[in-house]
Amino acid sequence: MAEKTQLTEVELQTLGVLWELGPSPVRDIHAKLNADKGTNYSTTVKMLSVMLQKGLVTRTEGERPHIYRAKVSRKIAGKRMMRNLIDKVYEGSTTSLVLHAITAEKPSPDEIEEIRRLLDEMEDRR
Amino acid sequence: MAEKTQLTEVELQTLGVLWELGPSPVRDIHAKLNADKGTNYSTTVKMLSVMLQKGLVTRTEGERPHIYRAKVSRKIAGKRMMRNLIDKVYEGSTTSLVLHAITAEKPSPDEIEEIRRLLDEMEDRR
DNA sequence: TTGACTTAGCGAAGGTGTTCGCTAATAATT
DNA sequence: AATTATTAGCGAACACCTTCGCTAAGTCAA
Repeated sequence: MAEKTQLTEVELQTLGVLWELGPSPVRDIHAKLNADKGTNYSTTVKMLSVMLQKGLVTRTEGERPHIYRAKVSRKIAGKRMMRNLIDKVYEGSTTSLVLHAITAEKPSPDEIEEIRRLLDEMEDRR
Repeated sequence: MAEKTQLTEVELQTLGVLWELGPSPVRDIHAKLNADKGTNYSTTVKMLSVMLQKGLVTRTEGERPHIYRAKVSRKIAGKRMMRNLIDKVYEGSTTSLVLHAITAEKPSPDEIEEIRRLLDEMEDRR
């Protein structure tokens, strides 16, 4: 099967809409994209068809206003992009990225607590 | 001044070499790029000139074998890419990214310790 | 200085992503 | 059924990234 490469800008935006709205007809997807960046309806349709062809989305074939669904989940997309980021700039070190993330965008006490909790869990699970 | 947009694939690779080697002449940069992906010397020179023009790198003008330097640091590049990732897939939540990173690539006990330490520091600094 | 080698630069070509005008097909309305 | 509105699709154009052949400029050695 075709190995997925990196998502392009517009593909990511489109998936973002789908993640947010859930399965939707072009009309809705376009409404959001258009509001965000003045995209033409034709463009949205075209992008969707390209993405369909690439296997990034699926759609209902029977009914008329086709309903599109993201085939790549937020989680998977995140995982891939994160992997790429870690490899390309953090020299393969996840910890390095985590430290940087925490330093750069200071989390609130609650969030710190949440991270600690997860850290504990990880440790227990050994 | 020109706002920097996203780095392209080759730009990132090239910066990666510069980050690793430090200021270098085309010869060295090319050696690495060529080893990694069989790039032609002309291509390397061209890319560098494009990047120079974009302000991604600088170079010594006097001496003959020009010496190129990354103008975008690893840190800055990481910060930008991370911001982008957080916005595009983690709905703006840094914590969300951190949790995901920790879950996906299990850190070693040492690394967990390191993260804890930083968390403590952050908390103290209030 | 001449010839061989290294370093730099230009322009064009090829690839991919993105956009959109225009037409066709389907559905809704009268 | 005829008219109007909505939905889908195609092909071409444009933009940007990446590559490289070819030429020029500069350096080194005999």
